[in-house]
Amino acid sequence: MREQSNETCGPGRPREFDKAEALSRIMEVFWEQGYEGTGLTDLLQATGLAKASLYAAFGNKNAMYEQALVHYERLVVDKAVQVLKNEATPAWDRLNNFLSAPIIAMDREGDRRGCFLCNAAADRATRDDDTAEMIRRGYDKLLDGLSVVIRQLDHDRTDQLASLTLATYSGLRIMARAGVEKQMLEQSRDACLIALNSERIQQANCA
Amino acid sequence: MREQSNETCGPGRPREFDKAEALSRIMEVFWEQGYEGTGLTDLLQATGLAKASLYAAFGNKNAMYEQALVHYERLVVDKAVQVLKNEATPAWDRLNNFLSAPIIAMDREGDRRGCFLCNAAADRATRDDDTAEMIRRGYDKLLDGLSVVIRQLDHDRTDQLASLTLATYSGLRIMARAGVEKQMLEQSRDACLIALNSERIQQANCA
DNA sequence: CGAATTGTTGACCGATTGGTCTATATTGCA
DNA sequence: TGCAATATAGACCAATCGGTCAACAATTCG
Repeated sequence: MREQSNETCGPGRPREFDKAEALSRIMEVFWEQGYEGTGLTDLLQATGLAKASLYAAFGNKNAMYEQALVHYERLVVDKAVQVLKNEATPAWDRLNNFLSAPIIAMDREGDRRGCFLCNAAADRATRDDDTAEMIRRGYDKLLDGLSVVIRQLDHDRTDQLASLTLATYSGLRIMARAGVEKQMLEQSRDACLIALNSERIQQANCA
Repeated sequence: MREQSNETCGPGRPREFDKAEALSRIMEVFWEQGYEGTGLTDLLQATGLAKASLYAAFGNKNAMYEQALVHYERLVVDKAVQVLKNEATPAWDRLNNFLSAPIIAMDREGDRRGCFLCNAAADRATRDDDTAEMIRRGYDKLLDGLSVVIRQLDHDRTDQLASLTLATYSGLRIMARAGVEKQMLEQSRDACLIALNSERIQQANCA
């Protein structure tokens, strides 16, 4: 019987690489290139591992992809939600930062990876139900984070505006991948921010 | 010298299939499955053609994809823009229809193909510059159509709100592909529609 | 020490990939 | 009718795909 995984160090030869770090490399490759666009070769090159080692540690390609997505959820999504909920920064700034991140990534850092969640929705969700569910879970987390901030703005219509912000964010990420003009992305962001502030502005105007 | 294309019927054996129809089939396959997710086998099955016929008519896989995207631009994008600009329908309804289409497609027709433009942005734009440019052109067309309608609403901030609507639309299409709950999509749409009406509502409230 | 267990390596696998080529069939035109 | 031009069908191709295997190395535990 040939079984794998030496998680907490029993007998047997210890793993020579850092599994979490390897998973990060795997995540980056899938994030950039998508599922079908990534070959085992890319994964081997990115991790520097031999094929059988990769398979022993993570299973087959589909399992690697799913683990990469979970890794993204923990590393990027959970982090974003935490930042969104952190009251050390004014609620308004948190929303501005959240919607500006896609623009900054593309413009200042030349990063056109976009959002792994959004990419996965486009390229893998319709082929694999597990993946689709993981994506929905990620979206739900973001939506939850956004709802918390927006509620802090003292907004009625919190849920509605959180959904709008999430859709806008997804749109920004996708359009950034196509290299759409910065100006257009900024306009989308600004309009969304204004919508998030509409009632307060309205109150001010009417007073 | 072996050259192809019998476009307007010169000498030689006539093509036995309808090229436009074949291109439609090709478009549908790429639309659903993406570039890397589609094999020549899928294309052959969808068109019913032999491999060499397909290559003679359209070139290699990349050329097929680009032509499929152009076909989409003409068939779907141009049509949408035309509908957006058609004043036979009230401007408000046109915007509502535009943002409701993704939801109706997913919910009522179980159609999770999303928008070919958005899918292409996620899965192909970063790999092929020509494709990226075609996608941007498609987005520009939609943006133009939206600007026209929104201007008819007598809006200042037309450009900004057109961008917001486009980003929201893209987000809806992408999230629909992951099978996100209908309710969330509707909330995004409604919030965007309210934003599109904000100043008029504001005027009404302040009057 | 010697099992038992696990990780690493590189060869190996059948299947499929995108793509070509040759032979044949069908047309227009001279 | 015969020639040039094009289309079709299917065999064929190297390369790559995802995945496995057997041999060997390194560790723990008795």
